This record gives sequence, structure tokens and C-alpha cells, in this order.
Amino acid sequence: MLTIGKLGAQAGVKVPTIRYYEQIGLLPEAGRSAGNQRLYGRKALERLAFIRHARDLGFTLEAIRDLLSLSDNPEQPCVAADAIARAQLAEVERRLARLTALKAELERMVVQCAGGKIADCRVIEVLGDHSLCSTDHRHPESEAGP
Amino acid sequence: MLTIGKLGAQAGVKVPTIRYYEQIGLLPEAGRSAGNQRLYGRKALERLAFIRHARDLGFTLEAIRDLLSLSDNPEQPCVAADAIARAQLAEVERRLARLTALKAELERMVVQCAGGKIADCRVIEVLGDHSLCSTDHRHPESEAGP
DNA sequence: CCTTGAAGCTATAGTTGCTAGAGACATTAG
DNA sequence: CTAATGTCTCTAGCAACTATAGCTTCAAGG
Ligand SMILES: [Zn+2]
Ligand SMILES: [Zn+2]
Ligand SMILES: [Zn+2]
Ligand SMILES: [Zn+2]
Repeated sequence: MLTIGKLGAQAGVKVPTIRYYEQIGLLPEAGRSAGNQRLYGRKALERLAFIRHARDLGFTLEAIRDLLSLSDNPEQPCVAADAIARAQLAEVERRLARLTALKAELERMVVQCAGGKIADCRVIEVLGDHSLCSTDHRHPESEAGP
Repeated sequence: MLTIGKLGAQAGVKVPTIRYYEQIGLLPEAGRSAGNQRLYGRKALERLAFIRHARDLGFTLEAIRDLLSLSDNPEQPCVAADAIARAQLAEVERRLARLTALKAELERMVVQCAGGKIADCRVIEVLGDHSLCSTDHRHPESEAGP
């Protein structure tokens, strides 16, 4: 049996994060010691490692919630899980495309600036006028996340 | 003179967002009409477009605050502005590297799954065990953003 | 002139995924 | 036995908005 600190160390998750996951129902309520401290077994460690890994791959907690409940039904077909993964892949590809455009614009900005006064700074100038950009990088939709 | 709605439409920013920017001091307090409604001129539109464009390029509001106060001093040298842009470029490059790794792992997952039961699903399996991954994609640090 | 509907106002709370702090109890090493 | 660490609950905060409620103001049509 592991205390919350040991569990966190094993899974690479901070202690408050574990309590947070329990609070939002991603982890089941842990059993308690005589002194009211949480105790975890191997199953909890596996579940937490699953969550951590999925987070590292950029899945939202909502997606992970679904993935976990799917993985609790091993006899069901896996199409739903695969669909979640494919949606995540699509999301990553969208972000990648956007970031690639951003990188191009930022590089252009910093390269073009000759480094004089603010009044002549290409960075400031481009920021004030999107028509100076070479691509249409504008926020098409979603955001955030790893 | 523009009402807040017209201003938002011109700059591509939602009305509550404009009020939010004013609240956190990114936009100066707007003048008011006789009936207490905000009124904006060309300068406010330019400033808002600047903010919007910088946001579209992934700058944080804190960075934008600094960029705006720099652009208010046109005689100063532009090194500080360029440094902010280069930092943003570096950040974008870091995210790009991470997302590229994530994309590779997600592709592997969905390609390898044969589509049977959850018990045999490669997606679920890989999520539970990072050692099945081909790269070390783990969250090295920062996150979030465009 | 008056009514109606859209647009504006303030203030508050919710979103996502945590993280930090306060103040009290539990456990463990020396 | 004491001191240091670990854990407990609860609350509040981060970014950057978004949404809601309940009001007032404005512009256009009849
Ligand atoms: Zn410059
Ligand atoms: Zn642009
Ligand atoms: Zn599958
Ligand atoms: Zn992995």
C-alpha cells in the first residue's frame, strides 16, 4: 500500500493533482488508514499512470474520463476509443499547422527588424498590421492544451 | 466614433473581450456617451487590432502589455521588443517539437490498432504503458497557448 | 409620439487543469 | 520524546476569456 506521496512519486504526479483527480471523479475515492490518510494499491497506480500518460499525449480530462470508462469494459468493441484517439490526432495536426504558420511569421518579424528605434521596428510594425504577414495564421478555432 | 459593438466587429474581437481588456488595463478607459455607453476612436481601433494580432500570434497578454508600452515610446531602441518576439518564437518552436512527437505517437497508436475488443485495443494498451512509445514525448515543461 | 427589439451597462460566476496557501492532525527518524 | 516531514481539508488563484442575469439606452417602424 502506498501513501499519496509515494503514489505521486511513482506516477510522476504531484500530490494535490491526485487529490484533484479524486475530487472530479477521475480516480475513485481512496481507502483510508486509521489516521484518515489515503492509501493506494497497484490498481490505483495503474489508473493514475494511464491518466498521466494520456495527459502527456494531450488528451483532455474529459477524453480521459471516457477512455477510462471504456477500458473498464474490456469486452466492448474499441471503436469509441479509437475515435477519441483519432480526434486527438486531428486536433494535434490542427495545432501543428497553426504553430507552423506562427513560426514563419515570427521568424520573418525578427529577421526583418534592423534593430533601430521603436518607431522603425519591424516587430511592432507587423504586430500592428496583419496585411504585412505572409500567411493567414489567424486563430481559426480551438486553442490551448499541450 | 464607434460603439463597442462596431469596434468589436471591425477588430474581430467579441464585445465582452473588449470590456475585459479595459478592465485589466490593456485598453484605456473609453470615453462615454451621454447615456453612459463606451465610445471609441481610430486610436482605440488600432490598439485593439494590435492586441488581437499579437494574440493571434500567440503572445500572452503580459507580453502584449509590454509591447504596447514599448510602442508608446517610439524614440526608444527596439531591442526589448525584439527580445519579446524572439522569446515567443522560441516558445513556439518548443511547442512545435512537442506536438511533432505527440503526432508521431498518436499516429502509431491508431495505425497499430486492429479494431477488436477493448481488451486488445492498442490505443488503450499504449496509453497504459509509456514504454510502448517510440519517443520520449513527455511534457518537459510549459504548455498551453495557441 | 410611442413602442419594440437590438445593443449596451454592471456584476458575478463558470471554464480547464491544475497550483499555492493556511492551519490542523499523523507518522516516522533519531 | 521531540522534531521534521507528510497528510488532511478548505479556500483562493492562474490565463484568457465566456456566459448569465437583470437592468438601461438607442434606433427604427408604425
Ligand atoms: Zn525591432
Ligand atoms: Zn498576421
Ligand atoms: Zn482500438
Ligand atoms: Zn508515451
